[in-house]
Amino acid sequence: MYALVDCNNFFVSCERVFRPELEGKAVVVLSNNDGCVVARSNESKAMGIRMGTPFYQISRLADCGKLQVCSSNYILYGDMSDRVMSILADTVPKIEIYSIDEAFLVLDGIPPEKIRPLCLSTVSKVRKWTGIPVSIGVAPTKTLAKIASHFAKKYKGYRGVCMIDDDRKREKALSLTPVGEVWGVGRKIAPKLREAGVETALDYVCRPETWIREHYMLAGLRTWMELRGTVCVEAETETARKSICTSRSFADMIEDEDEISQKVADFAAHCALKLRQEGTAAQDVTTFLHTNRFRDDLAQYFPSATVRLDTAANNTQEIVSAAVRALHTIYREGYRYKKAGVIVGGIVPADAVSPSLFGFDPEQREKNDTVSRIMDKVNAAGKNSSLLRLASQKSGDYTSGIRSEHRSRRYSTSWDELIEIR
DNA sequence: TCTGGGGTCCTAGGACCC
DNA sequence: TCTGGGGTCCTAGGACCC
Repeated sequence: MYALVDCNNFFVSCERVFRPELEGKAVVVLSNNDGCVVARSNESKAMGIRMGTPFYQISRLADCGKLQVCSSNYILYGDMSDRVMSILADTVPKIEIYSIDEAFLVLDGIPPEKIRPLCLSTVSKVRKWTGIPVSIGVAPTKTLAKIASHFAKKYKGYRGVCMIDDDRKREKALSLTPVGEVWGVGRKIAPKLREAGVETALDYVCRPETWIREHYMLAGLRTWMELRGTVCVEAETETARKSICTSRSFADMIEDEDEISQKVADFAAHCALKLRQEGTAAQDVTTFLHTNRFRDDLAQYFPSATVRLDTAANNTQEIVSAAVRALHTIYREGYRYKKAGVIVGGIVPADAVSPSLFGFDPEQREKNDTVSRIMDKVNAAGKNSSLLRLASQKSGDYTSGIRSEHRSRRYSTSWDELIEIR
């Protein structure tokens, strides 16, 4: 059996831990640039505010006091997530962290009669120790555990824990679940399924295997099996990630190549830092640009280009230089750019980098690596954002220049702000 | 006026090889 | 005039997730 532990309205709940006055009120948390809604309290859901709603469409609700608004504070959420996950890791031998607010507990070897009490006590322990409310869904497959967690969240009577542990409960749950809410059925496939007469998850599993295979191939088949109780989405084996992306929308559109280049350098430097932090190096560096897709009165352009390094690297100079080179091949005058980003791929462990046969200069590489190491040391020791950076970077802070007018303080991580609050 | 960011996996189709 | 077949590898793009 699997248990999916899901933090309720996670970002909102994090804000409420430090601002109890938000309890019981309609609250939303906004994406970067205060762009759109990425988390809602039950009260704001009840007001009909949808996930992803652009903030400007509901800002009058905030103006008249009916809605509380928070800019996102990912440092806080990451820290709260770590606290929740470490509690979960102490409850069972194996957990798989699935996202910032979800984890699967692997319940192998736990006697069936002990599962519910264990989950109930986990719900109250996490609440008590972190302030975060969670719901737990238990079932034989991950896809069913997801569905169970929806019920745990929706109906108070479950006290946060819903189990699907026999066929009668499974069929009941599937019959009450719209097919579009199933894990693995997204916004493209769901309308097609409904057209074909498949409204609920139960309708889906009642279709013959051949029909599923014909229309939805492997992914659809996997979902079909999982909903019938056969495990297809196995326990994860720890795999290194394959790419790292740093990108941002700009508060205002940018036309100037030099200005974009400085931003791209910041994004690339952040990717390089992440590589060093996890002890990996990247072979490929991709830079992409976006014009403003919502402005159909403006010319659109969504280019990207990849530079393949001769030898995988993680030092800031080489990653930044490759990203800027890629930018120069795609930049065109006459467009107003709204977003840019850098993706590093072909990731390998840093100690397993194989030097290129041609033109690899170990001395130069060693110099570059040393400079990055020293930059890391200085930046880690420094307070606030007085960062050591390359001249080609803009501010050294890839998050600079974005709107964030409702941000909470760094309650959990910044000593300065704590003192200021006191 | 104002519309997020970071990932993974799968498939189709082209390049290439014998 | 007549011009094969089968396999692998790589990549771009789409769909999905949170």
